Amino acid sequence: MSAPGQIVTRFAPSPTGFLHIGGARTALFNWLFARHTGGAFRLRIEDTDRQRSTPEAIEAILEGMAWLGLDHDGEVIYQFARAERHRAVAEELMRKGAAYHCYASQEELSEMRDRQKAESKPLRYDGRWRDRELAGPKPNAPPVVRLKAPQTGETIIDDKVQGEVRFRNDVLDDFVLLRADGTPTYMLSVVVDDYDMGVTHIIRGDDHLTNAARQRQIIDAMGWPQPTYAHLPLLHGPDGAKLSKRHGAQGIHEYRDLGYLPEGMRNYLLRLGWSHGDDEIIPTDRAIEWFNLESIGRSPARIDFKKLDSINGHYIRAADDDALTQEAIVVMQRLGRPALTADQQAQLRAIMPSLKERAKTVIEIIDGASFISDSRPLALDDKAQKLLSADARRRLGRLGAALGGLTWTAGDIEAAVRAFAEAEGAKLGDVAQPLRAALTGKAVSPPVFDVMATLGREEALARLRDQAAA
RNA sequence: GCGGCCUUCGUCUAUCGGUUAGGACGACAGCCUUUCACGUUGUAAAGACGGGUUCGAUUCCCGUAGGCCGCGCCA
Repeated sequence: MSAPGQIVTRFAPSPTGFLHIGGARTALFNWLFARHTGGAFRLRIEDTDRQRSTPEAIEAILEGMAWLGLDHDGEVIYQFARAERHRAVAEELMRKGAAYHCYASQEELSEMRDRQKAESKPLRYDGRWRDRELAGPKPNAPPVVRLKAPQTGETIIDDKVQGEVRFRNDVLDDFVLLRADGTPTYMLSVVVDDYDMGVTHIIRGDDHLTNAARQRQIIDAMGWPQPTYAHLPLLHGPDGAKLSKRHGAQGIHEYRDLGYLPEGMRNYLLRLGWSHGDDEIIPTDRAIEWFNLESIGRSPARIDFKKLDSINGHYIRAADDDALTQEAIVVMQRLGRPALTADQQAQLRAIMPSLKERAKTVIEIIDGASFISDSRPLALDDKAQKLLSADARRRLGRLGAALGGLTWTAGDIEAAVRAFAEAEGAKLGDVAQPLRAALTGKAVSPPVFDVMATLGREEALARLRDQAAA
């Protein structure tokens, strides 16, 4: 799986929902670091919370990763399946005298916390069962296993992003390793799995920074090597508050439905917290070449959809026409839009070059292509209505006649329309805008001559006649 | 409450003691143009506050304020 000396990173989501945008960025950074170093990027599903974990969530996470193009190495590890191993480590810790049984009840513990809060003391387990002899008779209930954490000195995390972070051991406590029902807690499972998977670099959100200290204590107790940590600042919504439903898209799947491309998402997510001088457009191969832990920023970043649009637009314009056509069709399906006929799909493909030039998202492509599937007689929006004055309609009537027997290509149509405008003593725009309105029902569209060529002679002329006056 | 982290234009960021504090998105104003978009030119826009250290601080240190994270037999 992983060669000696090889760098191993991992992404370890818990399957309690879809792949969150913040999680996606974490996954991206892990993936980039592994690809940059020629190491392995592993995926572990932290499904030890049996109540909240669902197969649907696992599926959503896998799908999200696949869409983003973040391929993982090796098999997916399911944490719950490894509970036996985690338990064995807890028992080993017991044997080493580095962990102990604690019989304190939930009520007892919450009373303890209330008291500590009232006394302005740190909220921590007070170690009442740390020395069993002093603890008195054991209650008749099954105990939890707690780590016998150091009580003096400090636990230091040398973080690649945050620098050296020190925690006084007297503010950390003897946290639970094994629950009363014998199942391992997250804190234990993570450490054991990371060790067993050979993870060398732990890149994750900085909400785990204090956990890192606790995890280090387990690692030290086991005598295992410390991984390298890099705790990423969290992502916030556009208003600076924690990302929530009212900010719109949280799940990565929503971004696909919003018309963003994986390349665009990767580029944008990368720039949220990582920089390379003044570079903004950083294709994935470049990102792999350049990525490092040193250039990760330390402050939290907000999601800015305008910037995302801008970057995505860059990748839309650069995208392959066939691929974009396919993606547009897929997104239309996902959105429940009526399916395009084979002819319409061909038309979509035909006009894609001018469509993608003016779109920032696949949604804008779809909207721009709506003239293809609109059926006669076209509904006119307000601006189109305004363009089609009585004069303009009469002019369209004359134009229709002038377009009689010509080869139906955008170039020839344009030449004919220009000649017509000149003959009318009108500016091109005075002819083209009403024409656009007649053909698309809107004042904004891809270039009219492309639209006409795409529509075909018969349909284009018919739409023109619909709006023309004698 | 206790602990930790963070703080440069509205937003994302560059700067690794000496710069007219740079770029990008967005905004605004032009140009280009059959509309829109692209492209292009220009304008406005920032070092939270207070102390130090230093010949010199956005940069190093301390404090204050604000924001965020953690403090579960959740992960």
